[in-house]
Amino acid sequence: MNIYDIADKAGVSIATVSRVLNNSTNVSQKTRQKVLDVMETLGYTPNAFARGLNLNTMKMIGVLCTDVSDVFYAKAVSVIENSLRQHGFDAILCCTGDNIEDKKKYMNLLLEKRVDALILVGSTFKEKLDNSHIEKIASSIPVIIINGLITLPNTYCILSDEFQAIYDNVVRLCHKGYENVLYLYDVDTFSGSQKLNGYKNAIKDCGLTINNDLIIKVPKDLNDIKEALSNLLKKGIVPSAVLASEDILAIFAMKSLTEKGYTIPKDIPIIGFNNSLLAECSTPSLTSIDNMVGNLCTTAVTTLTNVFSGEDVPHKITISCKLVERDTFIP
Amino acid sequence: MNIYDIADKAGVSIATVSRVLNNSTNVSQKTRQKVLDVMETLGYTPNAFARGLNLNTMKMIGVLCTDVSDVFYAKAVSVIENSLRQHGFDAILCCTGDNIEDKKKYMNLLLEKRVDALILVGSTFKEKLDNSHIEKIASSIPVIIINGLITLPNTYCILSDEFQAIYDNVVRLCHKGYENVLYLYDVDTFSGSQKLNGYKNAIKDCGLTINNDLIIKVPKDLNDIKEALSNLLKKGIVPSAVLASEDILAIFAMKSLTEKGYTIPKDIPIIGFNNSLLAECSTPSLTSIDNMVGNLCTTAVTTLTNVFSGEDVPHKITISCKLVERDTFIP
DNA sequence: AATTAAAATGTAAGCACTTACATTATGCAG
DNA sequence: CTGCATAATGTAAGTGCTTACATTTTAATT
Repeated sequence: MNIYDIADKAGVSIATVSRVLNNSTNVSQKTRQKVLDVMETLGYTPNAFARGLNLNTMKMIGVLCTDVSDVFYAKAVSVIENSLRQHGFDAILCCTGDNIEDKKKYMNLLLEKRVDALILVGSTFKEKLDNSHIEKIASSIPVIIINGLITLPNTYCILSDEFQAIYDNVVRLCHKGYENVLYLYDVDTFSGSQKLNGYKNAIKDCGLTINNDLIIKVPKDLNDIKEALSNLLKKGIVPSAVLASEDILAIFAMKSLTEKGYTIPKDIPIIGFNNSLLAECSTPSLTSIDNMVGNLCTTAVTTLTNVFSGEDVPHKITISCKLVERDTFIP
Repeated sequence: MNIYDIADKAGVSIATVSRVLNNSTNVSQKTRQKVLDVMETLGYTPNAFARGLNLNTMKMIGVLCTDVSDVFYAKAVSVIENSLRQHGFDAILCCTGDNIEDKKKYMNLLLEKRVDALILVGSTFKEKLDNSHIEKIASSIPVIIINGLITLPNTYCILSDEFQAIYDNVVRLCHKGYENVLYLYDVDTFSGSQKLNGYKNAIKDCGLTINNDLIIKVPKDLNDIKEALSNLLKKGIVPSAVLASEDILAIFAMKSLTEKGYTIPKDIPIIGFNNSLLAECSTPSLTSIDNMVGNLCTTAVTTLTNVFSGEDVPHKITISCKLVERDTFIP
């Protein structure tokens, strides 16, 4: 069933039907109602492909992330999807995994589907690999990057100030006398390196020297973390505090340390990152740095709609994190 | 840029270009390469809307769930998206929230976008409201329902046997002497009622009587759960074990009970549901019933592709759950 | 070289809309 | 009752692709 059928039954031309469909003003109330009635009784649904072909948009946005089953991405995607919907857009979800070639491939696929824009959540790209490919994409549609930094035309970055957040908290710990702060992280994304730099700079600025044994890269796996901590302790190094780039790492570290006989936070305070549900669930509940995902993501969508409406939009917006105090560290 | 431009530069007709685009066999290797080269140098991307208009599909599937930021849905959506992609489909994500009217509205929106099918994850619909609307949708595209039950043409249900899982574990607890099993749940979805029935039937089959004080409906909120448990204890009722319809409820219950001075699992064993990351993270780690989301979701996608390829597909597939033993209950 | 089947390519008619432009209807002033 | 601006409607030309059918080319066979 198409616009012709409706036009027939309603005794009007297809142009009029189309006008009704598009809420055009130049239709008399009477015919509009007549057309709507016919649509209703015939159960007509306009064909989005034909509209897309004409209007060159189907109001869809590609949303790329590494893995939605991860709490952080899940939250981000949730907020993005909701905000987009409020603006009349649908979200095509695309979980790319870590592989860069896959990411490129999926971006191209989305481009072929003629999405109106791309939102990248937490790109793990290295600058060099990024630019050429993103540049090509950004030449046809706007690209919004959440927690990633790329400086190119038609590219907009929404960042949480993770560097500062880690920096501030490491400094705070140092000033309170916790000088052997263990830093746990798992990936070398842009965001990951920001945090790591925050840690390193803080240590330096506190007049301490960086101890590479206290910077541990581990996968998000309880056993791996146990082992890493065992090795550390075997070396005779006992961290005076733990800071992790993600809640899950902090929690697994806490479990491991508790097992080793340490009491959290009395012996070793711990701070996580992301302020996820995990932080609230753990025992003792985890003090965590909130990276304001919600804020980040709504800002991303607002930015996008502003770009669409031709407004002048800053190419980089930074949002502060904030510490959420729970039981594993009370400042 | 379109197919005509490519045809021009390559010195062939648009039909040939189209054939190259569709990997049609009837093109000589020489011209195919020539066309591909032109596409490459001109940076041509075929227009998905035009293809959609012709082929009446854009290979997109609507995926509806209540809220992706919830760990269970996040996992489900993740697996679904991945499986779909492996079969060449994109997923349009749609988080509906709890409201039924919203769900209907969003389904219609997806239908207007001409998705090839709908996958509903954990519908919260009541039968009566469901049928008429779903029936209309299923009359034009297949509808796959994960953990929901609807018997209609062109509708396929993939269920985890939650009834049995709860039943078995309650029976097991009873046989071990834990006769006052507290059951915590939060929503009255289909899945929710299955579990509740499992609990009730098990109690009855163990020759006990159902104590309504031991069936508590609470939101996923630590304070609410604390309060609910306080009230229970005030009545002088101490549960001998706790079973929850979701890990998070179990964990919050554990926190509350620990606070009240009970030791888990020595005094009160606890079993969660979903076997989410939360279960692994809690202290003590939570024994949880795994509802096999991954399995459920890949089966859903396989079912869908089978439907597309015209195979005869069962309208209901049930998958067993399994208990994952951790520290809060060792059978 | 003529014949012919198969392979390669081209032509043109959809697919279901939007919209610029043309035409007709309406209502109001003179 | 005519004239005319304005509102309402219609006509037709895109939008970029697919594909049935027609035509041409190729190569194998006689």
